[in-house]
Amino acid sequence: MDQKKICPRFEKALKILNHRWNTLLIYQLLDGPQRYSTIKKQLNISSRVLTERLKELETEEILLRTVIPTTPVVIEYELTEKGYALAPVLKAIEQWSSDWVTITKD
Amino acid sequence: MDQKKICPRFEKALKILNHRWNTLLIYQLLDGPQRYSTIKKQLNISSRVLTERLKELETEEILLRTVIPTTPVVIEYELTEKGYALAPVLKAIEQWSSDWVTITKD
DNA sequence: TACACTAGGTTACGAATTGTAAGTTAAAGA
DNA sequence: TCTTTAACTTACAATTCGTAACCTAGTGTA
Repeated sequence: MDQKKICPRFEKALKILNHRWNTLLIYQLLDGPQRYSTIKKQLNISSRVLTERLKELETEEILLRTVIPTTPVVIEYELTEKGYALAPVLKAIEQWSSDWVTITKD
Repeated sequence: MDQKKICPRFEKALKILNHRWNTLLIYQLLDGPQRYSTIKKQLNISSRVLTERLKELETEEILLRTVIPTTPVVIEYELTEKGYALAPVLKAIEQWSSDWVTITKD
């Protein structure tokens, strides 16, 4: 009848983090600022989706986009303080995966 | 050229956790065993997807499905030890969301 | 005997999201 | 003028998701 409601901020966090690629993208950027093309190669993600996700995370102020006016132009993406604050979440997932996840070949 | 490869176990963890609904589902079950219909109401998820995700998490041994032979039959889902081990991940997300997430109305 | 009720699903199908591959843009070097 | 490069866009096909209707036992009711 009366459903215990989930905190909207927690829900929003999950919405961001569970959006395909986002967590991996943040994980990748924990190593420091990186260029569009570097991220693309590392994650093996399509440019269409990568651009979309980078914009989403920029809007959420999890990362910052910097234009470096070389030629051709280079764009660097880096985590904001809010973004780096996600490190403990990623650490917890890493811990869990090393404790419990097994890889099965099929 | 040579991309620093991401640990396959970590990748698998992300694959499971980032699959839409899964994290919320696990969060919900941290409160203890729950029936199919209860989960459905709480999360406001469609039965098609709920069934699919419960099967996935059961396959991953994150949760356990128990048939209670009443009439009509009742099914209870509960986290396994592997499932409960995800609590720190959820706690970390909760912490981050309370520290950093703001809700914007649009 | 027939009918309805209930929990936990399945099924069909349209809508939304994702991946793929090709094209765009602007500056500079050949 | 033509080519190259980084960082995107665009068009479109393949997946995945949400919605609503339907299915299946095992009762209880008429």
